[in-house]
Amino acid sequence: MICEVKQGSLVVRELSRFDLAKCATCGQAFRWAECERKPGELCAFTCVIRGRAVRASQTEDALIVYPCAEDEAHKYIDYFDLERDYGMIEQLIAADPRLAVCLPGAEGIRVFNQEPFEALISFIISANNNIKRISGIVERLCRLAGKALEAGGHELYAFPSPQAIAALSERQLKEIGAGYRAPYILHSAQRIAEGYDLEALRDMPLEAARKELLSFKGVGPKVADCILLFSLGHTDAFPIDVWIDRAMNELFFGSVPAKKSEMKQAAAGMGRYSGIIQQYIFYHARAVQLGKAPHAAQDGSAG
DNA sequence: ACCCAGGGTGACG
DNA sequence: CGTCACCATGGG
Repeated sequence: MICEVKQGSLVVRELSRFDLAKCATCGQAFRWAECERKPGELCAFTCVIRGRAVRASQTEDALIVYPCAEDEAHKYIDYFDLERDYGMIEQLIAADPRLAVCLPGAEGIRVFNQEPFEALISFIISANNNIKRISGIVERLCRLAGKALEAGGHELYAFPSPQAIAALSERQLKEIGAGYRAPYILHSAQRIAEGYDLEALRDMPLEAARKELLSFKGVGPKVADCILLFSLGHTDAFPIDVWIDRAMNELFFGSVPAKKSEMKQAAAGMGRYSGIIQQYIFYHARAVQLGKAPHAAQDGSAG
């Protein structure tokens, strides 16, 4: 991996196993928006990272982030998790016959390191919801209470501060589609605005940090694990949603419905990067619409 | 019309 | 500890 800041852009070369398009659209982060590609670009997106509006694109041999000042590179290196050896993680997956099936389609998936407050609110919104609608609600929340920014001719909005969300009314949140989650969002924003330190959970043992997050209204086991994995560096947090539930039943339990505690135990067996591996499983499960019959039954049984 | 989506809460055993 | 109705909303 070779990083350099050139003409106001961060250019990352010799970066193996990174698929920006997959990472930006797989549902781990909700603020990535596709934008027009320039010649030679495989994909291009805008996003707000660490409070900075950026345009990120990928070519055959490089990841490019614009703008990026000399002293900002570290922010994006951290966000994109560039210093982690995903080759090693993909080897772990390839070496487990139960997991290997996930790899062909999910190569290049990474776990980005989002802002904890943004993850907290975003994943409260994610409950019993779908990725497209979650993205829409988050976007409207940013337009409602976030700071206007600009990157490469695109107008973007920062994720609102805890204070800005805490100042909203429950009605405003329902008007942007938050539904019954509106009071949960308010409660959490108010608590952070009052000084609760999410960053402290980063250096806490997984279970202790998890227990802390469960004290927020609207945060249950799955949402807590998402916040831990996607924003607080807990690579062994293993969120179990409907897709992971189906995938684990099929890959690990012979399609005999297992309890979540049993799935957690199987996840523990994957090691300290089980959460990152979870992201490959999740991507695979969605890509093949696991558990759903496209047209006719093709289960091989009598028919 | 019904079912689903990166589920959680509160009530009740 | 487990189960279960209910919760807003939009798309298939």
